[in-house]
Amino acid sequence: MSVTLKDVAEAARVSISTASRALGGGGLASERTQQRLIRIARELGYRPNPIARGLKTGQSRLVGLLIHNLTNASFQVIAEVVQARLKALNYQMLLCLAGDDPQQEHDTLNTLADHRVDGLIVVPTGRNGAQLTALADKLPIVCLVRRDNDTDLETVLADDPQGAYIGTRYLIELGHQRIGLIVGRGDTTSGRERLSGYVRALREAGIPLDETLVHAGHFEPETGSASCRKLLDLAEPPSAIFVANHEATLGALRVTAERGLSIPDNLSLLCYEDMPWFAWHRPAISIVDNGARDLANLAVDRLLNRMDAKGQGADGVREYRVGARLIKRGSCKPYVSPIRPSISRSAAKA
Amino acid sequence: MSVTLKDVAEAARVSISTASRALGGGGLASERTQQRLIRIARELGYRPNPIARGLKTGQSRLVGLLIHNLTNASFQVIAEVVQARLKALNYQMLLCLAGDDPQQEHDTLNTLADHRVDGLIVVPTGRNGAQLTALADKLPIVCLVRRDNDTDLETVLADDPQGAYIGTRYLIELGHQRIGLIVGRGDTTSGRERLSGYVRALREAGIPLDETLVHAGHFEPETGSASCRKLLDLAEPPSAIFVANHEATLGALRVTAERGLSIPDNLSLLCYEDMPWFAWHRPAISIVDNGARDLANLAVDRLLNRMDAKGQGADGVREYRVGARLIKRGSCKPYVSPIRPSISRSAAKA
DNA sequence: TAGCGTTTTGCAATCGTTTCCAGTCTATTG
DNA sequence: CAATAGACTGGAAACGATTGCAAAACGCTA
Repeated sequence: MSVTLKDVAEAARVSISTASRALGGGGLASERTQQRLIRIARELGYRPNPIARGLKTGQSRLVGLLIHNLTNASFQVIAEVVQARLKALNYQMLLCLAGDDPQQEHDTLNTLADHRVDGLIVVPTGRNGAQLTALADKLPIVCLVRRDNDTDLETVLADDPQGAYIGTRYLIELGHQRIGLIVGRGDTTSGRERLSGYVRALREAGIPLDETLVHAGHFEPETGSASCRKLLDLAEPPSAIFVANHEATLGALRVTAERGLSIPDNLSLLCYEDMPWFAWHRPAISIVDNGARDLANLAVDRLLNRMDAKGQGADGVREYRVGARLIKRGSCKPYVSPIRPSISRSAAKA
Repeated sequence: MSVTLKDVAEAARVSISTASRALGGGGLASERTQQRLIRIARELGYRPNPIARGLKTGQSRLVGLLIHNLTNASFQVIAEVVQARLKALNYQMLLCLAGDDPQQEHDTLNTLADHRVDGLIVVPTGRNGAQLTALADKLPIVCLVRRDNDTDLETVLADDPQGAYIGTRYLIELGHQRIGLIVGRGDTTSGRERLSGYVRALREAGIPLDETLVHAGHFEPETGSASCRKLLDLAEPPSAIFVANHEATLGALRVTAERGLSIPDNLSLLCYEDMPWFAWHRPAISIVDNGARDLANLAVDRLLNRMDAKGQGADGVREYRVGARLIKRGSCKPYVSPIRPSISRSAAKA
């Protein structure tokens, strides 16, 4: 089929081992033969077979990235960054999508292990802790965005408590008192942490927590629409909604559009995690940016670090946080007390 | 390290070859030993090593997907579909992003070949035809979305001439005569074909082609903003714009927002290729849907077909087209002749 | 029970590398 | 000039599977 090391060795009239050493670098061959073999290899168009090499060395030059989907904007960014960084180092990315489903995650982890990936970045569901722990004995693993509580793995997280805090505080500073929160499930790191940030900001401002204003649900647009409807149907609806569940954003947006609510005049809207089109939307949507790009970069850094360290014992397992930033655009504005319909109508007539 | 076939064989007190045959299925071992070995393998937690297998068989159970990026919504869908379909068949997807750059594409193709992928789906830049042709001798390749004119590969394309045609005709039927077109570069299949569909619709309607209304450019938001500005600055600006360059959509949207144009009242806007948020945007954006999901599915079908056929000679290389559909939402409306500013002002005063 | 055909099994080669272990060659030193 | 260290090189054994070939075991029939 293709040119093998043997062909190169024969062409150069040396043994296979010499050829291997010359091309493998490391100065294990004399300068002269090395140059000669590199030349011959190039002439012949030799390309080492990573499978054969992998069999011998146990390395595949493959790195797994296991995420939930590619719909979530943060995951897109993460996938792009990871693949770009790895390619530069001559690794290939094995992208796996397991849709936040423990069973799929389990299977995928097995497959990844089978393929002898040299490293793994995973957004864990949190239900396969034991498997992850076992896997971590064999290869470097970095958890991203979510922590798996059953494991003790290096983890890169967004600073969700802080992000939700600064977002909520921003709304409070604008004068909002009744702030609706649409957030992720309580059994996820981000769900819990964002809720905690919201609660803390409220508490610090001396605003009592109103349970009816908080909706936690699945990471789906439907969550957003359902929650948004319930919030707006409240006897005393919120003047601002903080959609801290990224996937729910579309749903929330749909409902406000359906009801003809003008944002930010009738309702202030603050979302979490940027999407490219948020900036072009009318009004441009203000967000708490979780720093997906930096998260991915840091995860890659940590992974490479571990891969280089190459199993140097039970080294310090750390947790990293990437801070969130508030990006003010046009979807939030200072609170104005609502004018009652009757008054409003007469005012308009005046 | 892990459990190998040898371990299983020893535990079962048979030779390695027997173990291999028993586990490999195909009835090459007696029913009894087969059952026994399957049981023992399971008990031991044996998982075959795909690398070793790959070395012998030349198969990797890896399939490459080479696309430009993950920002483009169609590519997201394609990546999700391909990975889901492949996983179900126990293949892994090697996702590569080459950003429409011939050099990166070239390198990536090499790497993919090195890793002995069993098949490849590629959105070609069109500049590495020779390499693709050479590669096609060794493994099944399906081109997607773009054709590489220098090759003769199985290709799955969107029906862009038709898509652009129905889109343009829709606008014409709404009464628009001056229709701006923002389209992709002329050296891409989609760029040329969408332009041709636009031209045909115009011709059939007896509307002369006005070159100043057509802008072809790179697949970037900037193209959209620059082109949109030029169109709107025309002495006689278009009453509708057809953004047939997906990436340019955001740019066009930004400009219309900047200028405070109300869509569809001041301008009808029709875009190409759906994005999830188009439906939630205000107004919801009408589009020509290129059928990304079906494109991906068909590409996978064709690839699997070729992989099964396993080099059955120079079998019929076909080109497939997936038809486009018009999805009417709220961003286009019937043409009304513009009221001159002076008249408008006096009319308002009246 | 011998002879024959059919399963079923084991041996060993192979895939393309890497790497250990000796062996060869050169150069240096006493 | 002989001895010896050091640098290079070649042979061969891995890595973990698959697979052609031949031997063994089996079931039949005569």
